[in-house]
Amino acid sequence: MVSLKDIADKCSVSIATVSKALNDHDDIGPDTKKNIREIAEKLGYFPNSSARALKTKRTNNIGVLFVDEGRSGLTHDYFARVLDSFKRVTEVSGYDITFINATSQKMTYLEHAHFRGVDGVVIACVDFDDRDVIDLINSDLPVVTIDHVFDNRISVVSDNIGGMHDLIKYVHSLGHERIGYIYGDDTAVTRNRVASYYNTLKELGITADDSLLCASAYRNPKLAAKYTEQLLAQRNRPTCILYPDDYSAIGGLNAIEKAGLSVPNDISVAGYDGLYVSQIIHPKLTTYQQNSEEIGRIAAKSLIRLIRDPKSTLIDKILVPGKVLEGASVRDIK
Amino acid sequence: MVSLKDIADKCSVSIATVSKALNDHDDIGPDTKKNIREIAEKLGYFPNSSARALKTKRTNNIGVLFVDEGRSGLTHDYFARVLDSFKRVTEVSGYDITFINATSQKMTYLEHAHFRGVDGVVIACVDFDDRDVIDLINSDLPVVTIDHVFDNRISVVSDNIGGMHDLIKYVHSLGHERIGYIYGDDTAVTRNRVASYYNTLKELGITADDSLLCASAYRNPKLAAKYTEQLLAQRNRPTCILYPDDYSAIGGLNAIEKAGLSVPNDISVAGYDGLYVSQIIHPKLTTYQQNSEEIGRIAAKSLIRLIRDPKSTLIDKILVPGKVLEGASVRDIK
DNA sequence: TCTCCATTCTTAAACGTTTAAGTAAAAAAC
DNA sequence: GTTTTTTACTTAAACGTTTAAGAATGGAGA
Repeated sequence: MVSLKDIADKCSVSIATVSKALNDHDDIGPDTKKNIREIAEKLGYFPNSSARALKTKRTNNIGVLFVDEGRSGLTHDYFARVLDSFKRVTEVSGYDITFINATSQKMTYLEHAHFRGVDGVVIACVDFDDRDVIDLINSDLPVVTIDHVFDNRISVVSDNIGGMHDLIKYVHSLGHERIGYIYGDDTAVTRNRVASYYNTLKELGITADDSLLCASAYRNPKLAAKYTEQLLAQRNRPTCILYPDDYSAIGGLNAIEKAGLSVPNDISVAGYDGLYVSQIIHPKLTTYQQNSEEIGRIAAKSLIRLIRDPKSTLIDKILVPGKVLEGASVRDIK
Repeated sequence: MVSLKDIADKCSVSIATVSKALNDHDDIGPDTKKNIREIAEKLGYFPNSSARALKTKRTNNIGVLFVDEGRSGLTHDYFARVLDSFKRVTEVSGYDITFINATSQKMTYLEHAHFRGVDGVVIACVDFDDRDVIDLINSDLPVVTIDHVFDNRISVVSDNIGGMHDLIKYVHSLGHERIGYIYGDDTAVTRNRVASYYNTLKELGITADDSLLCASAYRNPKLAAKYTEQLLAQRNRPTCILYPDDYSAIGGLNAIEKAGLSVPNDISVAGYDGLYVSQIIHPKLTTYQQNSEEIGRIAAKSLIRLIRDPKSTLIDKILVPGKVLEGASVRDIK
């Protein structure tokens, strides 16, 4: 590997001069600068990030902690989409990402982050009560959290309250009043959505009927199907069922079909997430699409700004709205 | 951050002694060792990976280059699954992963890999003819390629030839002889699959009818639907259509339904990939499931062995078979 | 008693950078 | 023409580690 020394030798200048020339310091003459840069280019020089990190204490690496309910990691659609857009933004700014994990060498998350010397961390997590997660959040590192709010930390959250609100209002606008809701695992996200369900119904002047709610799980079509059957079996069954995610909604679709009913003719269905697949199946799913790209993008930009300019970056709580995708799974029954 | 120096001061020994004690060298007395380790633990010491990397030339970082047809990155189901299992294996061995990308600071892939000093690289790529990719593959770095074979490099490949073979034989065993095939973008993978299509038909004594083949694209249900319509419009239409992936198959399902036909009663359909979603939709898709977990796992283990013990690691081409998932989308027409 | 060796530690250099501080020469100021 | 300032460089230390080589100590062997 070609180092500063090689260039210095070739140009008959000191290593410091080369370093400063390449970093465009202004105490290097224009001719020298030009010459050094040409030679560097010719020799195929690239800095050694470890050496640079050691000296500057900045690695240009961002730690990523993503843990979902099912430990599905990168195969979790929502997280994958958030992370993908996050990564695209950080990359153009010269940051690489490093996954923070606790499995390696029995380090805690924070230890791992320190070990790798990441300049900042983004955290999207199912369990923000985890001691290790809290330690990381309360560390001296720049932190941005996703889908969870902490005091004195920047957070980017998908608007779950607004999402449920919009979705229910949309469904209601098509005449639905008995709206079932099969919801996901007990997390902050879920609690917000359920609360929003109650509040929106109240706002619409509808008395919530608890027999229309079922605690299910995320991304579990089987379970969703089971609860769908239960809802269908009720004497006064809902005209529309909401699901915690699109996969669950597909499970619901299957259960309904199995019961000899048709969506949306006999009963309506709405998902949540707006996954790619929800828009290519038949009937096309009516769902609430979280703006995962925007969430990832904002998280990345906020974190980078926080890293580069901690003083002037204000601690925002950024709410990212999504939008109702009008599919064909909710019928107008007015 | 606590460094070796802090421990050395506290223990009244030299820095070298601390380093050697923690790395379990055998020229340090047992008592000293014990004491140093206790203090290190108490102080919460963790090594600085940059400093270590600078000295040892090993970063315990593995470069990952994943580029798919649509630049979908982490949202590509197959790659995400491969990568996820890859990552799980590398993590327990103490390796983190770094995404190799060319966007950052106009570096080539190889330059980026050198910049970060990765110990090895895994490459899964759509375009193995790309100059930058070739440079990376021919570099001095330990390399494992996925789904593409290179001379003198370890490769792990999904058995596309066997996959198509098994899938077609299965379909044929249910009585299908006119088998349509809508295939993906022109890549090595596709060429293998198409070749296998021809060979398997020949093996079964069926004369291939080129009017049953359409060049489509991967993960493009719209396009797949269009070609499906074309196939359906033929006077002597196929009894079964194969698709390049499950998403495309879903597009096919929709086109067939739109044409007033039913799967599998009027026509059969088979996908490829075995995505989660293919098994929860209705009708459950008959598809060939690539063993992406196994591919990622083997790639990781091979690469780590190659990094740690280059001499004794033999340059394998590992073929990873998948399996036919019998869904309900291919009917027995015997 | 002297030599030799093993054990256990220290010294010091090195990895490739960055950067504060120093210096020499040229330019500007008077 | 001397002093001051500016320009353009160099020196040297530092970041936190690893490791080859050296050194001090004590015990064994003769």
